[in-house]
Amino acid sequence: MAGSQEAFSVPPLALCPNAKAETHCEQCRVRSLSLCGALEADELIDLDRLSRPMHHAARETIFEQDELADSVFNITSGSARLYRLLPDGRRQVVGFALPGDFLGLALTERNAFSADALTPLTACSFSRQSFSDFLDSKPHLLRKLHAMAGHELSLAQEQMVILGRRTAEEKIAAFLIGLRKRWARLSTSSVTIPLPMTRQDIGDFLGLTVETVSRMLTRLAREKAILIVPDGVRLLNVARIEALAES
Amino acid sequence: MAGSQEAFSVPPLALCPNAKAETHCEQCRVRSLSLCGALEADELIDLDRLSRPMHHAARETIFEQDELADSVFNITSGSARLYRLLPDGRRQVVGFALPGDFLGLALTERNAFSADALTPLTACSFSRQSFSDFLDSKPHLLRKLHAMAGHELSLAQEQMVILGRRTAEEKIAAFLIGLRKRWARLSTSSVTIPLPMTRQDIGDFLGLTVETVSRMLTRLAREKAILIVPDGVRLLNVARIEALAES
DNA sequence: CGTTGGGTTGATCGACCTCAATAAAAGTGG
DNA sequence: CCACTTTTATTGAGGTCGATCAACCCAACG
Repeated sequence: MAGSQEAFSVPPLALCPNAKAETHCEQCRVRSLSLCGALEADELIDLDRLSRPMHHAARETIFEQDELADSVFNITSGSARLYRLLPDGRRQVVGFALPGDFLGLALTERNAFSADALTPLTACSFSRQSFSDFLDSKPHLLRKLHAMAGHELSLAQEQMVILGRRTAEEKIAAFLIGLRKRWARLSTSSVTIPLPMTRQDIGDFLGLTVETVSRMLTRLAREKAILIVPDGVRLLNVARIEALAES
Repeated sequence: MAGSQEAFSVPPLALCPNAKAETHCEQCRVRSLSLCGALEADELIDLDRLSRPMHHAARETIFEQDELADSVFNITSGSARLYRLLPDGRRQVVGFALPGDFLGLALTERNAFSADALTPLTACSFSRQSFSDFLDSKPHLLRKLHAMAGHELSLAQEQMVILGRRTAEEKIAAFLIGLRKRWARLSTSSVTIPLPMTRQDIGDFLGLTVETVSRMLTRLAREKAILIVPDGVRLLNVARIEALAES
């Protein structure tokens, strides 16, 4: 399952020998889609000085729930799952992070959730303190961060609707449509939706068991609404899935 | 059910004849708990100049989902329910607003949800545009607003856990504990938790039907864990409810 | 009063979970 | 490169929690 999925993701930056030069951010393919899109060239150079590029292998933990959040992250390639654990082991995935997403935008002292890489992942990381200080000198960056938090809040509320008021089939459809939209921002809208996460992850995101996720995907595939491919699905009947997702 | 519930709420400000004088905010009993807690006396006077005090009767709509958000609101007394509707009429309550809560903190162009008053409600309302302009001159106020958004995001994620991974009984327990904590910030921690919303509202918040909400409350009452009183519940066995809520 | 909008309780049903088996895929070590 | 193990995905049979349907209670109110 972890084999060729990186083929779908935005490939990591070509490693340039003189990295951290002032050209570093300029080559970043998610810049315009991320927080950094709010910065001018000279500001970008200042921010880049604070950045600590990092890499995680698939399955590695990036940070854990309730830990002190000494860093914040701007994902440049790869994807991650964000989740909370209950004392008895039940797990709720609160979201999936894609390239361009910012982890830690609440700037709280402790992490609200755990995060681990689903694929090899690269990010620009910053000390939370120094990032916060940088924000004080760039009010428009704070505005952008706040706008991103507002967007997250809206997604979280949409997820509440999905969790509280939708059937298993509708949940799967809404999940696929939501993910499709997010991938579309990143790549030239492909009909194939990459699914770097396991069925268990999807279930823990939607409040379903693995078996139900599998059954619903199989049902949609039988109806020729989707085609299940390695590490993803292809939407054959977008209108049908959208109808289910909105209903 | 709609009778004496205001007895629990923070009573409205005594109407002072020369309202909007510079003493207006100074008498506000939620000031230190709300956004305004981040402001100095002189800044408070400036903000107060922008404020338009407003009043809603119980059941009245404050604003509706997808409408242009021309105003933002700082609730000074009373409570409201915040919800999204699905095309087919299903409803998901995304939260309940209490005194000190800020509506519209994402500053988005359109409302992400509908809001209506559960009790008579008073608030300081601001034109979104002028509030946004005011923010530009007060970076520390934006920081506070952002911190509040981060807190909202955390609550939303906690709600995802509740909706996705908890049983009906646990949902009710978690709801009561969460609400207790919020009321405790406002008043001297009373053992009685005011419930200005209907069972239907609670159900639509927790992803349950009215009947199940009623049954679970009755069950907890039979076990002597709670006592159901008009417009609220009294926690008789806090440890029991907390254990259920965290489990 | 009669009406209306909550709230509670009971009987039944079904969507999704649980348990179990199998299949397919992805490492792992020789 | 091939056995072997481990992880992930699928499929089936049966059980259960919460939904649905329905009756009834009660307080508020014109």
